Amino acid sequence: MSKRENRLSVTWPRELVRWFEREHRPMPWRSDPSPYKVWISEIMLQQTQVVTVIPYFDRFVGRFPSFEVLAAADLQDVLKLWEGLGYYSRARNLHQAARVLVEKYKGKPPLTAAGLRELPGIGAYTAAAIASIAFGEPVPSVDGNVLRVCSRLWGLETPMRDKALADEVRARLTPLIRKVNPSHFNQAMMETGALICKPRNPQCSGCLLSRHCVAFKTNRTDELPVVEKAGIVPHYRIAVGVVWKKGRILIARRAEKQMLGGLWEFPGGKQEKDEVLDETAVREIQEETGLAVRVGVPIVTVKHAYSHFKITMTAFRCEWLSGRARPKAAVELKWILPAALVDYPMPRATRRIAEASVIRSGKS
DNA sequence: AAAACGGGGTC
DNA sequence: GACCCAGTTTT
Repeated sequence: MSKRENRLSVTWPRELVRWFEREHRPMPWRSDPSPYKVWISEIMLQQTQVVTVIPYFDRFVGRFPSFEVLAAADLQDVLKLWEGLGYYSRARNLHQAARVLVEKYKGKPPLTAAGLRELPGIGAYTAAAIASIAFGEPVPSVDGNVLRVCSRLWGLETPMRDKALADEVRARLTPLIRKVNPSHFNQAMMETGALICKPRNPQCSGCLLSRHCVAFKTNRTDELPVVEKAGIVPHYRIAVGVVWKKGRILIARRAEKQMLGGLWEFPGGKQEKDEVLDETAVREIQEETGLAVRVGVPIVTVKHAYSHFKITMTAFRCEWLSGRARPKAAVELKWILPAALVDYPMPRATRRIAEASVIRSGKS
């Protein structure tokens, strides 16, 4: 950058901050950006849109209003409030981070991004977001929105998923954020990505940055940022059993280190080649619990897409025949009344099966 | 460096 | 149905 450009210096950060201060969307954590609320919001906002987060945030903060209350809570209760939000390791890490804060930091979070970065569930983005929004530290928080805005603004061709792009963007933003309100600058960049500089059909006519934007000026907003397209994901057929015994249903708790760790589900597993689906249920239940069951009618089939595979899961009504339930793959097995299904944290697909099971059993 | 990790919104 | 989203952790 020449000396002349440097003296004139870029003015868009200040203009963008003013725009944000006028036009930003109201959010529960924006009216009171306390460290705790900012923290909860930023964890929930990882890979999750604002409109989805808001009701979860309100419930969560209502039930767990402080680091101390959260640290003292049972993980199962934390997961229950997280149910449906996904990426459950966020909830486990958040819970753990609260405990570390209370035990080793005297309940006060580190005041810098570098310090926050040490806590579980906090990576480069979240550390910078909390440090800037809650404590005013001038560090750029670089998320998917900011990568997109900056790729277009400066014509950066490094692919989105390449870590080098985030490094480049952070390096370019660092001198800029020092001249403005760091909290508002970071939020303004993300707000621009969410409302104006959208992945498709960006609203360049209403963008304060368009005068400076390489992609806009060269008509390449549809080519930047560079994104590699995802490969095809595998598809699995799953059979599970809703096993009844004396009016109770068997549920299994997944190990915490697994996918969907800590959540409860019905025992079952993947269909093998040339296997009849209801036999899959019988086999998997035997393998996972040691129980012999008589398989009955299919209750419901649900399709579900995870981030890296898809499933079609069919639940069969089963009757306990013999054996004492012992956990194999699961950490814990429990016979519960149907009315208690609602109390246990479950993955989305399992929740749908639970609802169908109770409805069916109530009618019959 | 790449893969694993959920679920919902959007076009 | 593909793509995207206020990313982090593990391998």
